[in-house]
Amino acid sequence: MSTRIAKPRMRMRKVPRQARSRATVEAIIEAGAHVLSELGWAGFTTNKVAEAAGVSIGSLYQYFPDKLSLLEAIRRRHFDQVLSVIAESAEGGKPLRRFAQELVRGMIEAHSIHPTLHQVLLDEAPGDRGSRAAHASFQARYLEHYTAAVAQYRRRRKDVETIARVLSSAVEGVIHNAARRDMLDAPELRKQLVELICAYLSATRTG
Amino acid sequence: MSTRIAKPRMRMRKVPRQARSRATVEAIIEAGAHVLSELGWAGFTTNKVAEAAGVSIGSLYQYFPDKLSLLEAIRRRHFDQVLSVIAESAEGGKPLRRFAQELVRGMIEAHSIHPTLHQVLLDEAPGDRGSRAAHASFQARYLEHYTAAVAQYRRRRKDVETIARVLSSAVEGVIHNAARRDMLDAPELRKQLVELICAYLSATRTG
DNA sequence: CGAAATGTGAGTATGTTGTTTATATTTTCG
DNA sequence: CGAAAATATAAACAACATACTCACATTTCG
Repeated sequence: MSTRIAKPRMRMRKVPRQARSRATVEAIIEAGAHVLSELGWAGFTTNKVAEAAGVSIGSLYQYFPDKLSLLEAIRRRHFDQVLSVIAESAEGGKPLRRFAQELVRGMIEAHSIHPTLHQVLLDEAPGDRGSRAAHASFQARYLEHYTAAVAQYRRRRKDVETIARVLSSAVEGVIHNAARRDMLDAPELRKQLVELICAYLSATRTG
Repeated sequence: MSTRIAKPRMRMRKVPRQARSRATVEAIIEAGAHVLSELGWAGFTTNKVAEAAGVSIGSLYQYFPDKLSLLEAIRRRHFDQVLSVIAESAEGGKPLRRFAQELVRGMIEAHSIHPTLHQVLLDEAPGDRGSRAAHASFQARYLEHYTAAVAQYRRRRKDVETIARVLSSAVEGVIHNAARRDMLDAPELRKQLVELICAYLSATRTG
C-alpha cells in the first residue's frame, strides 16, 4: 500500500508566481483585515473584500479556495505581527517600568491599523477548522511571553500562570476598549496602562 | 387639531395581560440572551430564539414588532442587572480591598449565566436605532460608579476619568477572557483580579 | 508569437431569515 | 355556560444575501 497522505487543506488554489499576483494576494488579505475589523464577522463577505481590495471577486477565488481560508490567512498574518511585537518588548533584562512602556507602545501600535481586528478574530470569527493547532500555538506563545515577564518581575513563584493571564487579558481589555472609542493614541491612556502593569507586577501582597 | 404624539417606537406590539403571556415574553427574552451569548450576533435569528424559548415564532412577533426591539429588550435587562451589581459594591465607605472583592464577586456573578452576552452586546450587536440615549445613559452611569470609587481611593485628583476607564476596561477584559475560557469560577482568578484592582488603585506613583 | 499566468464580473444556485397569516387553543368574565 | 378576548401555533413566503463558478479578456514571459 502507498503512504496515505492526508489531504493537506490546500491553502491556495493557485500559487502566485509573478509579482503582480503576489501584490493582488497581499491586497486581498489587507482588505480582508480591514473589512473584518470595520464590519465584524457578520459583515465580512467575499464580495465586499474583493471590492475593498480593488480586485474582482474572481481573483479572490483564484487564490483562496473559500471564505474560511481567507480568514485563516488574515488571522495568521495578524497574529504573527502581534507576536513579534510582544516578543521584542519582553526580551532582555530591562527594568519593569521600561518593559511596561515598550509593551504598551507595541500593543497600541499593533492595534493602530485595524483597531478591533484582534478582538473580532478572537471572539466573532469561527474557530479554525483544520488549524486548531496554529491557533493554540499562538495562544501558547503569546502567553509565554507574559509568563516570562511575570516570572522576572514577581518574586513569589506562585500563580505565575494565572497572573500572566490576568495581566494579558487586562491589557487587552484596555486596548480593546480604547480602540472602540477611537482613543488608542491618547497619551494619558498610555501612561495609565503602564501604571496599571507596573502596579500589578510590583504588588507586595500576594493573593 | 388634535395633539400629534410622535409614534413612540412601539416597544411591544401587544401588551401581555395574562400571566401566561408574561411568562412567554420572559422566556423569549431569556432565550434571546442565551442565543446571543452562545451564537453571537451573527447566529441570533428570531426563529432560533423562538425555538430555544420553546415558543412558536408567531408568539415572538406578537410581542416584539421586529428583531431589533427584541435585542433592545435583552440589552436593557442585562444592563440593568449589571448596573445594580456595580452600584451595590461601589456604595458606602468600605475599605479598598473589600470594595474590590465585592466588585469582582458581583461582576463574576453577573456574567455567570450568559458569559459572553456583555461583550456581544457591546461589540457585535448593532448600536441602538432609537434609544442611543439609553445606551449612553448606561455607559455614563456605569463609568460613574467606577469614577466614584477611584475618587474615593486615589489621593491624586488628576486623570480620575481616565483611571476609571482603564480600570473598568481592564476588569471587563479579565472577566471576558475568563468567560471565554469557561474559567469564571476559578478562585485564583478572583483573587488575582482583586489584587490587580487594589494594586492599581493604591499605586503611589502617578503617571 | 504563443503559452502560461492572471484578471474580470455577470450570473447562479442555494440558502437564510424576518415576517405574515389563517387557524387553533386557552382564559376571562357576564 | 358561552362568547369574546387573549394567546399560541407553525406552515409558508417573499425578499434578499452571498459564496462561488465560468467563459472570456488581458498581461506577462520565454
